[in-house]
Amino acid sequence: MAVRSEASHKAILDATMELLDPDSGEGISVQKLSIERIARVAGVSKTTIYRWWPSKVAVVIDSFVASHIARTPVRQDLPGLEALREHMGALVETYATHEGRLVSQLVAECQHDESAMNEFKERFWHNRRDAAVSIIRRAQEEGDIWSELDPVGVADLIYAPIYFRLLFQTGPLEKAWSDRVLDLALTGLTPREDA
Amino acid sequence: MAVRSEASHKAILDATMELLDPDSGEGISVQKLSIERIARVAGVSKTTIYRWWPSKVAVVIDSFVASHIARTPVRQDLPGLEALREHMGALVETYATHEGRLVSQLVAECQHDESAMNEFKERFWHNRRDAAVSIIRRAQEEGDIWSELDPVGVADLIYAPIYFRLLFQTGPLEKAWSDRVLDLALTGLTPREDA
Amino acid sequence: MAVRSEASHKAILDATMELLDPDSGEGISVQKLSIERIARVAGVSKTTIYRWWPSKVAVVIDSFVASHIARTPVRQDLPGLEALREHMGALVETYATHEGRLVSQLVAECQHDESAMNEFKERFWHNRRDAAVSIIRRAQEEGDIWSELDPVGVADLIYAPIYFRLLFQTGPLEKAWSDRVLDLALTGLTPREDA
Amino acid sequence: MAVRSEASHKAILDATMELLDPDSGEGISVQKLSIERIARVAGVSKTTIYRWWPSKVAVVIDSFVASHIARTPVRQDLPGLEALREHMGALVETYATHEGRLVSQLVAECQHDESAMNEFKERFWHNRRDAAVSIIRRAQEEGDIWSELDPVGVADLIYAPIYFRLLFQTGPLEKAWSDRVLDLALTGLTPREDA
DNA sequence: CGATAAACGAGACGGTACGTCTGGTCTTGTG
DNA sequence: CACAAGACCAGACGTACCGTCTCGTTTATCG
Repeated sequence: MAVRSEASHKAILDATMELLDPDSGEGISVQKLSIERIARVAGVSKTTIYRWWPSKVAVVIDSFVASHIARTPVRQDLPGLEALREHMGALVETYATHEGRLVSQLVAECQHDESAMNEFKERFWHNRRDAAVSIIRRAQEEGDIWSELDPVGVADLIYAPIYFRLLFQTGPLEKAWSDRVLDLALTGLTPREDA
Repeated sequence: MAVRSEASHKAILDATMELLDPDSGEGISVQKLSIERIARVAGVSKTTIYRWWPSKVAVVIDSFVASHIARTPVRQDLPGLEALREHMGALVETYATHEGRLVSQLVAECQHDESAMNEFKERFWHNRRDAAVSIIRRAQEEGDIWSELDPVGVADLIYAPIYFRLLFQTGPLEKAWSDRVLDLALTGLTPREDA
Repeated sequence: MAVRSEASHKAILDATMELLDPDSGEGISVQKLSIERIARVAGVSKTTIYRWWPSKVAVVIDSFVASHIARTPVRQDLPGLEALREHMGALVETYATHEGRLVSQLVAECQHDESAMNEFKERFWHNRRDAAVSIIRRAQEEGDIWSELDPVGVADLIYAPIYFRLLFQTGPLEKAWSDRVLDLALTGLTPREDA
Repeated sequence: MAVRSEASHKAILDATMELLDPDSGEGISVQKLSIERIARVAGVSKTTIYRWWPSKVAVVIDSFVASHIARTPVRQDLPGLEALREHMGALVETYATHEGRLVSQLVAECQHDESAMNEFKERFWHNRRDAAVSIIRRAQEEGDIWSELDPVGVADLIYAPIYFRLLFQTGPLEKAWSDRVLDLALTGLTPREDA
């Protein structure tokens, strides 16, 4: 009996992306986005949105996560360390665009909504972390990163600066910079004998 | 002529802290905080708040920054590296409390409000960064951190994981963890000969 | 779909009358009346009022016009001239009460709001004027008022003094006075031979 | 002991007229006029206005009454009836302009402010009424209006339609119309034998 | 094939807050 | 001591959304 309307579903996701996309005229922030407005643009009633999503954040995640993940793949054809460098660079360059604003606004929205945070971590963050960990593990197997280290701890150390810069806007997100971060993390901070 | 009422000023800051303080019964988030509510609790008219602060975020910053900064001082009596370790530990432990939630919510609020972000960086972040840089510089002079490195870059590397964990809630904020982060950053990720 | 709530509708009109009624404790003027206050007293949200009425004046008109009109009916059982005299007297006595203040305040409110004025004329004034014109026309048919005269012009002449006195408060609104006005209008100002 | 500043006094009256004058760019209504705004334009503090005038209406009356009265003088060189006709015509034509709006807005403002009403009647209305009565008395002496009639009652009958039309906006204010009103009042409404 | 139950659009509803405006009072210098 | 300057509390403005709640009206299965 009565089954979910695919047309409405799609209209909602499309309207959400359109509202958030600065190239579509609108380009509002996730904070300014409202269920009311999505419904209006999608030509759908509020009830329908509330029926299928618990919150605005959930709609946004549904709307863009899939496409986002696809955009920063892990390269399997390179040595682990090279793949790591490439992946960080791709991430940084992606985050330099509108998509970076979107991620930061999503994180922002989650700060006062625990279930949104869970949704976000499950749908977005775990995916990102797994990608990072898999590369790091490869680099460890290839002997470029010390194998005793916990890959998750390593991921924290080298990816955190990227998200930090995204959220605190302390400097431009560029590949040259992410390269420097990686180099610094690899060699460490202690003085070297050869210097 | 016509001079600012200190009583109102204080009432506003006090009301703000009270509303945000989970131990005072209220404990609402920065997002749920509203100028209207602050005015009501402070027994002050909205006009008075709008006259002196450009935004909710500015009020919050005024309300807690001073006390917050004082709570994580840089110890001058220890060697640089020890002071750094202590500072990171103190920061992490502070952020494990209600105050951490407050900082993360502040950062969240700034994601869709450029001028709030500027306010935040100027009043909060620069202060934090300067504290970090000064310790790092000391550790460099004492030979515990390679002197060629840019202290700001170093600060990024070792403080970013703290704020990352604060905002993404990927794990508990504990001194033991911040110690590990520091150790990892110091020795670097590359395999060591002595292992 | 989605139908107007009769309960809210009634609550709004009742609250409005109550606020304006000096016998209900409140007794504020139309000028001091505010949408906000009506909403509060009616236990209704402001949105609901704004949804159905364009302005405060419109609410007031809706609240009292019907009952007001009913209170000064045109008597069909009397000769035209007698009915006219009765009608003027009833009007004057009505306007001597709280209801007169209400009408004058309504007219006042319309002086700086064209659409309110239109609303007022359409809902209130035309009705009053039609009542007057119908009696005058009857008196003309019965030969008590010269049939060549434009009934609207006649209405202007004999009703204007009533509204004038209501608004300028130049004297008490009493039947004896309205009788004198009518007599004066009937005989005219020029000296009569028989005097 | 410091005496009233003539400069401020004049600045306030001038600013008021300027704000109300549609030819001076502003042209706002008496209702939209505010003490605050007068003070701003006059370069005077609010306190100063509140010190010398009890209300906005009082300022407006002070600002324009003198000049207004002068504009519709009673002609002494004509027979009473002619002077009456001229006076009514001049009044009507004056009220057809911006000044009419001003008078109607003043009356409006007085509807919910008793002391303003008293001020208005004393400063404005009595003056107008006296002018009317003096002409009517002259016409009575000259035998054109029945001498037994109370001149104030007569004034009510023939001037009321003018103010009525001004406030209810039931038709254009033109000399042709005021002539018709006067004629009607003179001959009366009852059928004439010569018709 | 017709009953039925869910999904749907429409949108009313009580709320909360927005940021601005004005009112009228009060306070603090300045000339 | 009149005045300017302007801070202050109070409260209304009209708008935007919130999340809940009827309403009929499709529409797709299931008996």
